Amino acid sequence: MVDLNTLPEEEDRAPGADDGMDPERFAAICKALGHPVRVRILEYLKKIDRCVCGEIVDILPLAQSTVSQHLKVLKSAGLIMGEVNGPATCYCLDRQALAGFKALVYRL
Amino acid sequence: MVDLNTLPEEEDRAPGADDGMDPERFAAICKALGHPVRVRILEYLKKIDRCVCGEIVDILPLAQSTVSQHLKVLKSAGLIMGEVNGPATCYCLDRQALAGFKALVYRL
DNA sequence: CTATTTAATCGCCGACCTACGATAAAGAAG
DNA sequence: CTTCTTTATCGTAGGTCGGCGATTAAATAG
Repeated sequence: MVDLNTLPEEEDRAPGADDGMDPERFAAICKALGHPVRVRILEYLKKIDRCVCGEIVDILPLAQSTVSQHLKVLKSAGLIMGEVNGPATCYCLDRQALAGFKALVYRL
Repeated sequence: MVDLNTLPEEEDRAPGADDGMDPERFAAICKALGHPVRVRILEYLKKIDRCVCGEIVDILPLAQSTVSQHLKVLKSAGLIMGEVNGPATCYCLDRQALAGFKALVYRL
């Protein structure tokens, strides 16, 4: 028996159900992935698991403010998480969200 | 053992190979999917396999020119194909391209 | 040939995106 | 307290996006 309490809005996905996903939410995630820099950031975060923002600034030929904005976009889309750690901020991939996105892509 | 010399463009994807994809191309496809209307069009084309442009205009609350533009974006991204059929144009999903995209997402 | 139908393209507009430098905020270090 | 480090935010400039109506192009119908 499935616990319905823990899933307020996203119906419990039977394996064969290929009924409508939410195009708005799906498109929003795709939009966040719709920039090469953000894709690179995501790949980097997957590789090293977690890192501080400045590290990402170092590997990209972009200003710190620009990188910060891209991180914000990824975070708003729910693809990454950031926790403040002293004066720095530590970012990491939200692997659960990424898995959810993959599931949506697969029913495409 | 992996042959590093050959990698003309789209190597035949060994199951375990999660080396670098092209972030530019991947982002370009995501960008095309980054609008709810285009996601809906893609889902519709998947359902009915092929249809004429006007049919898509009918199911969407948008002007014909707007729909035409969205179709152009999807076509430029390589996700759909369109063939002229008399005065009309018949669109259909490029299932191979979609499968390729899914493969990219899965190595994300 | 002249309509009619169907799509694509053009031009316009407001909104959003992406880059940057400058500035603000907040903790660590002296 | 002051300074340094690290990140987020602001403001701005140029470009792109997304919508529309109007127009053009191409094939069919009469």
